[in-house]
Amino acid sequence: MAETAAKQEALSKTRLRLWLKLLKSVNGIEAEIRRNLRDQHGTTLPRFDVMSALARFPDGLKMSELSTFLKVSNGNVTGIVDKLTEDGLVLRVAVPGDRRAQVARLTPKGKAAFEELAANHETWIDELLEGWAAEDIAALSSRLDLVLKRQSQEESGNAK
Amino acid sequence: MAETAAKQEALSKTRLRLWLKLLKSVNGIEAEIRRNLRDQHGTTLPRFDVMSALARFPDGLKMSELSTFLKVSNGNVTGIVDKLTEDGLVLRVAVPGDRRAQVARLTPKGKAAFEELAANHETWIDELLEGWAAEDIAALSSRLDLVLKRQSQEESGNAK
DNA sequence: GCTTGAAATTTTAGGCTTGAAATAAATACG
DNA sequence: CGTATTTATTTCAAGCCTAAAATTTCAAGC
Repeated sequence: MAETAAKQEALSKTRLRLWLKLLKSVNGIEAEIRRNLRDQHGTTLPRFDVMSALARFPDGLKMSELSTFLKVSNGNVTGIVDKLTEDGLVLRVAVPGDRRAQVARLTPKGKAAFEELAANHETWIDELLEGWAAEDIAALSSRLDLVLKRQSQEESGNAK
Repeated sequence: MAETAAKQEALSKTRLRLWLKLLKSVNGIEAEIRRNLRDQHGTTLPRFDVMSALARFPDGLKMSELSTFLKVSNGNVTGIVDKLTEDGLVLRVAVPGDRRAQVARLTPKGKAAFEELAANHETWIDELLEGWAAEDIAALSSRLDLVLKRQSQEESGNAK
């Protein structure tokens, strides 16, 4: 059919428009989170992300594990952990048996600071996604799984 | 009912998880686009965004219009337009009647370069959102409208 | 014509991010 | 053992981004 190609063409444009809208929405939410972190807590999203990762692993994470987990470069976490350490929120601990490696771990002060941040963070998200019911979320969530599945396939493909 | 608060609590956690998944998906797609732009075209997403905005306005945009449109700072577009200008893709044109202002406009070379980028871009997005049908898109799109509506309300609220 | 305040833009200081180069330590192997 | 490769991490150069300060020009009111 001659119609099929035209429909495909239209779908492609529709997807592009959706992507732009999705990007705009997510960036807007992210911008608000950054603003809140800065204005209400004097911190930044990357710092929050690092603290959040470390909070999940009370025994600490090696620098390389941290960068893999957060999907950022090694050099990146070096700088962020440096500053969190200066602020007394994170500690570098030597790994016994491997003098190359170090584990980053939240200090008690860092843990307390994170817990306060996390509670506020959840509230912000809740407000920003106000009006999204459980059914909406389930539907979108499964759609996103398609995207994430593709992404993890690519990673393993690139890792050859 | 005692049950209501618990349900609300659970919904809040569910929304947070959705947000994290959404962020991961969008960031993953964005990372792939950046990679493609870099590896296949030797350019970057911010440059593409500026060119894309200018392509929509053949008569050009004032620097301030450009930063408003892209929702980035004035200083930011200054730097990007500087480099695009060095590369001969963009031109700064004086605005008659206002010696403060300048209009940024794509050169013919810039327009040609953008059109090539844009075609590839659409293809990438199409592949990345493969499996999203028109109905899926419509559903998500209307949900995102809620988010965007809230965002635009906030803007006007902050602008007081 | 002056002065004052607003507007358009650039500059600056500081933080984030990356990919690639540099270090240093561990491991493999001949 | 000694050399070579791999692994963990940091350093570096370059680009992106922001908020705030500085510059230049415009516009209004006296």
